[in-house]
Amino acid sequence: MGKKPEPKAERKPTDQEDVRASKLEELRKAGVDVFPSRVSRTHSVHEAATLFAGWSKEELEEKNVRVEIPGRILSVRRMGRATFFHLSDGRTRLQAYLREDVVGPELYERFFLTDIGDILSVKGTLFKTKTGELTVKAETVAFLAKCLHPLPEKWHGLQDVELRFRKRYLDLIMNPEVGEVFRLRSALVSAIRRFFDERGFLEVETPMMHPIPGGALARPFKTFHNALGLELYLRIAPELYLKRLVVGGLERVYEINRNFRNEGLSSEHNPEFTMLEFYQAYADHHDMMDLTEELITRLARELLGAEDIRYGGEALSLKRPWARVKFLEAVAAHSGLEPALLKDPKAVVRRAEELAPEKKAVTYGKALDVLFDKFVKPKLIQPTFVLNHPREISPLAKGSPGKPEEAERFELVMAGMEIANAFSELTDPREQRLRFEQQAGDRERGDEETHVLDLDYVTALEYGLPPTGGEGVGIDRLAMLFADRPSIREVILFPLLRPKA
RNA sequence: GGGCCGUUAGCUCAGUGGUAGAGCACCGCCCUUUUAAGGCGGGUGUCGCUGGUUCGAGCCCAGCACGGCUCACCA
Repeated sequence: MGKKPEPKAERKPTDQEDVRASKLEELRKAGVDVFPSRVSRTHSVHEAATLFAGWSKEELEEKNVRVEIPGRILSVRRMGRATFFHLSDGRTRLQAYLREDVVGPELYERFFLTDIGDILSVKGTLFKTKTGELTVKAETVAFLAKCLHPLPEKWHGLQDVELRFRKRYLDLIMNPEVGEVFRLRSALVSAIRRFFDERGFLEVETPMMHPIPGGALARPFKTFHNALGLELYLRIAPELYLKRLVVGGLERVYEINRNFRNEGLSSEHNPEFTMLEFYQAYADHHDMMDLTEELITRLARELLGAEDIRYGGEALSLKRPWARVKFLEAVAAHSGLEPALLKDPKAVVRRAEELAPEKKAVTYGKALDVLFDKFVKPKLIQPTFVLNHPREISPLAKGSPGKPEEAERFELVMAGMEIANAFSELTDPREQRLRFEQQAGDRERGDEETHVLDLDYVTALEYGLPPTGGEGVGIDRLAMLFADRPSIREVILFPLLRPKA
């Protein structure tokens, strides 16, 4: 049922597009280079607006500040022989003032061959209007680019969610807060890199195309390499490659890049998403918890200047230490199941099937996970480490000493979302092989989401993986938290959409 | 995949079975410190698509497409 992309029939221009095209033609006939390649400027709109915002009317007059500023026209107010308009660099607006007696009748008339959306450069001096608004008094204006389509409405901006994602550039032009979200996301990633670089972690890049998809429980995307005749999978996690590097002596590594999971979409899921994974030799999951607290509190201090995060009207306090609850105890507290019953695999599976028959939680561990997702996770608003998941659903994690059914693992939950997942890595190659084989058994029983036996990885373990703590952090979700956005698509520039028919 | 809601002008949206609407944008005219500038004049449309009911459908019905929210899967 695959759909082939078909060339779209070109849409007939609207009246407004015709008007713009003919203005462009007129400018060309007049010998104006509407799309020049070189441009000089003294400030961006944002720079000028922030630099001179505090200057008084008198100071500006006295200092005679000359500027040359490029920007996109967002509004025009013509009053006969004088015109005000606003220029934007997508972040900030700056007013410009054009007078016929200053620029001359020819250029003044030519200005009206511009449209809202065109990119212009304004050269002149700064002043403040009667109402105190910083404004460039233009001596000349130069065309930098023509906008051949009308922009969305100036007051409401672009609201249509589908259009906002498909034409993200329009979203950015019309809705400055969108740019702020992505500036924040970029700052977040930079700060994460600084954090790990400072601690002696090496940033690495491991394959995105895997012969065996591993390191997570998820359905992969398939692809094919022609020359090798090789079926490959887009990676669902970098985990197994990163741990091979630790075997090789790169004791601290991290990677920030895309994972691909062939699953449905939701406000918390995009099929390609960005994951931070890091591994530290001679550390365990307790060290990972400390590092995680440190990382996220520092990010909040640096990016938000705060000890808490406001998300969806709730205050998430980052005051350390964060709550730590045991997985089983959390399930017991919220699921309404007697603690005694929780130890009984049959009772748990029965309960999970009653509550979520569609999940097919046939094993003890999976059933517990169902109960956790349904009853516990949504209630964990404050940052909470959930500890010691069932070993059965943690095939890459070390077992807890003396507790055969638990793993040395934690998930960090904030605002009801899983933000991070970490464990003391399983380092015993024989044990790892057994866990893989057990997964293969589940697979034969019809469970699609199992780890595939990766013999090459087991071989790597056989050379000796030192005790290692490892963790994955969902960058998109972290960005949602920091930018206070309710949907993952608000923090991904181009979220996956069905191609337009 | 299920449920709910939506799709009308470039954009944001009204629209009650009987001539297709508003604001912004656009076009013409006036206006030299305006700022959602203002004043006068102009509607620019395949009402998502295909059928049906009806004398008559943007409106009622069916199917389809696309989107949003939500549930399910997943991190």
